[in-house]
Amino acid sequence: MAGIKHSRQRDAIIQELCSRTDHPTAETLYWSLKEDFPNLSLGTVYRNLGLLCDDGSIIKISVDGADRYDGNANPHCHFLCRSCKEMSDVHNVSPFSDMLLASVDGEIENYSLTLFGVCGNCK
Amino acid sequence: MAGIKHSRQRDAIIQELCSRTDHPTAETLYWSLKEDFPNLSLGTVYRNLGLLCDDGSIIKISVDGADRYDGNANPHCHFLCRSCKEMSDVHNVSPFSDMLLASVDGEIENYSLTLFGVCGNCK
DNA sequence: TATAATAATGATAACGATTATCGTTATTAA
DNA sequence: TTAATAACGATAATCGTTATCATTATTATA
Repeated sequence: MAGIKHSRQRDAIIQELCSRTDHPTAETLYWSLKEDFPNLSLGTVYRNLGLLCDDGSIIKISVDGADRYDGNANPHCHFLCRSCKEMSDVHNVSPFSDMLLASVDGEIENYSLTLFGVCGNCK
Repeated sequence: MAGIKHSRQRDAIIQELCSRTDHPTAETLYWSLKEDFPNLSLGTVYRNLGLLCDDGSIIKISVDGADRYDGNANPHCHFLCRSCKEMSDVHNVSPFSDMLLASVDGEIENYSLTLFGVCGNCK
């Protein structure tokens, strides 16, 4: 088995990301992991998040400002509250109307869907 | 009438952006406008695109890499071909399923929806 | 039409997020 | 246990974007 090795840091990054639902940035993750890994480097966090995105086991969400990451790689939608800035998941839903699917010339392999608004808590 | 003045550069930026459908980055726009405005500054392009986004007359699309801009501010979806990298519009369509709309706790004010795949030309 | 006020410009420095480099360390297979 | 090398931490470099500031262009008014 060649090419890839285990590392305590990578395992911790995966575990931390998958244990939370707030779609953290690389830096948020970095500070959380600092407790257990005092000499963790931010570059290590970015490097591993990149690798994990490449092999499809996590997702990068490009938004205004710093990118967020999601440990749930199954296709799903996000809702970003403009009041509390929380990004939550919208699970178990077929997101698209038949109308949309019919109007696309090409095969949809993936998507990025973020809804903006005010969440139930803030309203 | 206070606060805002016209400028030849701003008018040209709007016109150039609205005349194309390829969702250019600030830099792409900058090089296109260089022909007519040899001493145009990239900062001027960014400054004006920011102002236009703020007043809602254009849209910024956050994607991997540099942000893209869209002169069509009406809510609509985008399709990004992973082969030719062209970003096209998906017009005149109610994008979301009833299921999705029902499952969101909060009011949807806006959205960003990009579909990824291979377009009809490339397939 | 000239003038005064000031918004917008161009040039460039500064910034924040991310990636690359490189010498050292940890993991793995033999 | 050792040898090979992937991954690390520290940090420099890069990229996209924003801020600064002296100069220029636009606008309202005299």
